[in-house]
Amino acid sequence: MDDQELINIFRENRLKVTTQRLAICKFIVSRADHPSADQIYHALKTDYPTISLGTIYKTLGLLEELGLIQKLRFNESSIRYDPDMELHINMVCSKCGKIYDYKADNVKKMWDSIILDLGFKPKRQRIDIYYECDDCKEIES
Amino acid sequence: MDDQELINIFRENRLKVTTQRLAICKFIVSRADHPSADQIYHALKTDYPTISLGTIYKTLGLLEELGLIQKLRFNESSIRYDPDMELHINMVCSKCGKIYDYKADNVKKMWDSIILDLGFKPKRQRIDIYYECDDCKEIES
DNA sequence: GTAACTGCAAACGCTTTGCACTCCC
DNA sequence: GGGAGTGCAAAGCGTTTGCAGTTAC
Repeated sequence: MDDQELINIFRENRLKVTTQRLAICKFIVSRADHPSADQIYHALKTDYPTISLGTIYKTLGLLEELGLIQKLRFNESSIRYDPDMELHINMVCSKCGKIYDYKADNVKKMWDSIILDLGFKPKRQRIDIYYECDDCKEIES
Repeated sequence: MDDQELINIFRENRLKVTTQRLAICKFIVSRADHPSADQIYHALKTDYPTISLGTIYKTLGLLEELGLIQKLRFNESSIRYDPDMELHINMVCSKCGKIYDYKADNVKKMWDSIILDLGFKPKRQRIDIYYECDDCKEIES
């Protein structure tokens, strides 16, 4: 998603296009590891020294309302923000908390057959797999 | 799970068998709707007027360590406690937050084939489906 | 010009922690 | 009798809220 596309979405929803908003959106959309508000804050502080956590939370809330991202709570205390709204599996390392998305045709096929059995189309779904990532395995050995 | 079974588990792990602990365990194990700590607290206060939230949190933490229950964070602020450790789908009403477990052969079959594709056995998994329950639909109409 | 947005700080809500008292074993 | 467990209250921590000052349009 490029700048112009984001700007259009804002304008369509009568939201003002501010430097902070653009920066936060571009950052979250570009990341596949579902950062927390605090991680976003620290990542942007260098380029935008006056940015505040409050603004980040407000912007993330907005993006969720617009249906561009979803909030995910894992077992850690903070909320993670996921810009992928399509069907996928969240691969979560139970040691370090690292997350990446797993997307495959068979997941889609399996899911369709479950939905068929259920008898209705759910609004949304969430699939997590907890495992130990390679980095954490290495540290152990 | 009956009292004796729970008592045995406690003894095996060198944990003392207290009235509160038994009550909390029996309650959570008997419920399929994944209550929060506060819901457990209010449900038990009538029969055990001196019970405290602190004890409930400590006991739930213990049960998680023993592998008897799992903590689940949904998009609401509080943690829900799920006594079902086997593969199942959490059916979550996105309006009222009500939860029940959906267990079916096809889910197991689907999951096995995804695991096969992944190439390793995950430690744990979580599958949620968000929908609108009948009660909430009725209120709307 | 003005309504929306930002940044700051205070408030909030759930969970965890510390400690003196109590009770199981 | 001694150590683990309970209950209470305080602390902790991520998130939300309120508000005065600022900025997009």
